[in-house]
Amino acid sequence: MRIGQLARSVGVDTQTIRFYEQQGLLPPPDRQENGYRVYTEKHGERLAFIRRCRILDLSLAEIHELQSYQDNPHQPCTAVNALLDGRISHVRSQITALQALEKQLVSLRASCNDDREVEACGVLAGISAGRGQSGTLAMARVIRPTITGLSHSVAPTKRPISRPS
Amino acid sequence: MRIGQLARSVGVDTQTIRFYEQQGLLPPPDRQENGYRVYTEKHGERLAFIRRCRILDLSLAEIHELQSYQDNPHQPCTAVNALLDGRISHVRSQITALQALEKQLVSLRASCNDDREVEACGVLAGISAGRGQSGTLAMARVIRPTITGLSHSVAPTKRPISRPS
DNA sequence: TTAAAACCATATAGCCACTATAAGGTCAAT
DNA sequence: ATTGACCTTATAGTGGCTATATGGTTTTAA
Repeated sequence: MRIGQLARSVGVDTQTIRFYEQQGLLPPPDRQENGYRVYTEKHGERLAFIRRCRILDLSLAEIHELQSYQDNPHQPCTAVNALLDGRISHVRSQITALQALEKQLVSLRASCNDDREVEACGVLAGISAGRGQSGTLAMARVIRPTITGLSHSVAPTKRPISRPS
Repeated sequence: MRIGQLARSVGVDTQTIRFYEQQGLLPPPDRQENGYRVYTEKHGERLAFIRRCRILDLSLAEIHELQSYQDNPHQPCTAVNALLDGRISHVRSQITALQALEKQLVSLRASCNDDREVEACGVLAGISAGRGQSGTLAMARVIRPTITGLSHSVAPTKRPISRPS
């Protein structure tokens, strides 16, 4: 199996496969005489595992950790569960933070309609005065590049503002 | 006012101020004979505005856009409101995605307790089998670097996995 | 048979909003 | 005269890819 075939079978880009190899997540395969990579089914399984982890939004470091457990299967799986617990609580606090942010944005938006000039815009006035930003504060924009080929994922918004080169 | 004083008064790092200047968000201030930057109150207000926008999780590009409206105040503020509406709907879809992810993670976690060896771990087995990943899929980890000095923000988790240098 | 199309290889830069480090110049106080 | 606090610029790093450049190889079609 060459790289393109593997890529199609799992649904990733060939670049991504080479990237995983470089990051130590996928073992370097044998090469043909011309230098082409040759993959086995083991590689396919490993790659599919990585992808499923990414769908669960595990970081490459966390996936690396899980792989090290898989490679030493005779130990208690406490750490695996702890890793997952960590992600769960992280996700929960993200949700909380985003809900707080949504509230702020909605209340800010409510301070203006579209029938004004910028000069009198309630939204801009609200930001300038720092209204509604007391105490709890938000963070959190989803930046993680869209996992390619997933239907319901939310792409990182890229609006047409020209950056200064 | 020199850069350190401005930085302390607004609660950012001096590097960040220079970065905003470089990005065209903060106008280049005058310099002393020795090359030191000298800031006015206008700069302070501009910087505070930027920070409040960041707390609302607007991107630098979006802040740039808002500034351009501020600089031309005699136009309808429709675009300002549209920008905010866009952020709100984006935040909402993030929340939805994260809730779906949480559900997946929790159900995966429920498939194992801590009294097993890795070999028999329900979590790892679940990932390997791809259970619970049919159809809707998640994305979304909050990567956006923590806005410095905010209490309730969620820092990007950095667990002690050593990367291959 | 040759030329295009499709595949493979490496290396490098870009995304975002900073943060960290290096290597140095300036200024006040001891 | 030296320490320390401040300022300057330039460069690299973060994460998980994606895009581009440049070139070699193989397969297919004319």
